[in-house]
Amino acid sequence: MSEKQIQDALREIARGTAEIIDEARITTLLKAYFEKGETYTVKAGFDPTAPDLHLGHTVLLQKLAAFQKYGAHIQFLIGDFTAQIGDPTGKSETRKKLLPAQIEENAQSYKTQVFKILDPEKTTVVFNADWINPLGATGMLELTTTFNVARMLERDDFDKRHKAGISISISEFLYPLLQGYDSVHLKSDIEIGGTDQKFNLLMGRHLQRAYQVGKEQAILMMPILEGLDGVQKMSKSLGNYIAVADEPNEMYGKILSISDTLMWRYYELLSTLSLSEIEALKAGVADGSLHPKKVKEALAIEITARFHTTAEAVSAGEEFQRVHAQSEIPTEMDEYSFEGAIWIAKVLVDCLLSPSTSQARRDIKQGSVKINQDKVDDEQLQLQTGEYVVQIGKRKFARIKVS
RNA sequence: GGUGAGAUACUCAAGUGGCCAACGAGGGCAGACUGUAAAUCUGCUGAUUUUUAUCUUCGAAGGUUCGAAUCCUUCUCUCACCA
Repeated sequence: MSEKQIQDALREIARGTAEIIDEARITTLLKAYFEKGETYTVKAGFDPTAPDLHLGHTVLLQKLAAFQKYGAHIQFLIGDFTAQIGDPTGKSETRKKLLPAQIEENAQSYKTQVFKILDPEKTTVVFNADWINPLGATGMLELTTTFNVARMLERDDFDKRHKAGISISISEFLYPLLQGYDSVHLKSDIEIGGTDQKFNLLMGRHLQRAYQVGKEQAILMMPILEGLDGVQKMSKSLGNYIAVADEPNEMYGKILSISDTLMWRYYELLSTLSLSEIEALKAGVADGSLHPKKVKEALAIEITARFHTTAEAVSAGEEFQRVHAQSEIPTEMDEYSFEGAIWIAKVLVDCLLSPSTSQARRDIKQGSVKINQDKVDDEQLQLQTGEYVVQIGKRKFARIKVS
């Protein structure tokens, strides 16, 4: 009986993972849970500087939620100390220290988003500055004696940068050590992260051994979700992300704009459909019985509904159909008021549709600017009193009133 | 500490006194075609109502010159070799 439960739980936990290290230990933990009701801890770390969660994060969060169903207590770690190190690729700006108030604010923002997926009863939010700062110079020195440079350079991105002659700061060597030390302090049983985190995750095991914690964390790695471009990983800084907090219309639209190839990737990593159901969809598209756009719409509905409501997702779908398939204007858009006749380029900038007057002029020249659905030809056009809907391209709209 | 090489726009990368707001590629934006998919073709991609013009930009600050991304000086940073 319990044997089957363990197997089922393990299967759900393993679904979609890229790699699991020490699966035997996970089995042991599950066994202890089912037989004796013992809980265990699962750690996952997040960056406090970017509290905007996106779908890439939710791949991990959903996995954490799966663990919660089977006795896990989540250690939701906000890396406020390690964020100071960051990943400075040479000349990128030096990380500025976040103010405590700012960290607190970001943490709150995290919580409201995260608890859409995680069970707050089985989650503890922790900050690693709380135990790394007290380490002091002595503790830090001790930490560095547990590892050597040659092994540090085994890490793939260090290795590449080293060979390519790109500088690596000493502080960056500290990053994996500190992340690993988090696992020592928290005595984590399992840590999960993206495949790009493999080295850091393994460091947790290494350090738990070095500091004689009495256990070595199992590791579960999730594949990296590609962003909207389909090539690079989804990240806020690359701007290719779908945020958890995105409005229904925006979320729906972004999903529909991904390529057909990428759509299957999103299905595998984000959808709750079983793998065999996804295979069936693929087969349907391949033999022409299913239109790929229909399949993409279903995905957009599923994901939008997860972070909003089904009703909102459906109406986002209808709105999308209206605006894009029938080229009508959206029902809702930002509104602006102006006094007196005003130059069209100025309007575009003031409505935040365009970043600069120059760009606005170029857009007009190219014929991508429309007023009330009519193309604007005159670059010098002055808008007189009245109400208009202005747009650039197919996505940017604003309603304006000139009085 | 010494020697040598280098720092150009979002990224890579040409340019070594005027023809440079700076070749080219990628990326991005827009137009055509579509399913806001892919592929393809085209235009744009520092700012500014002086728009066949003006202003600011080539690591930073000075200097030479009628004129500098290009030459000189100092500084900052990166890489390689030597110690």
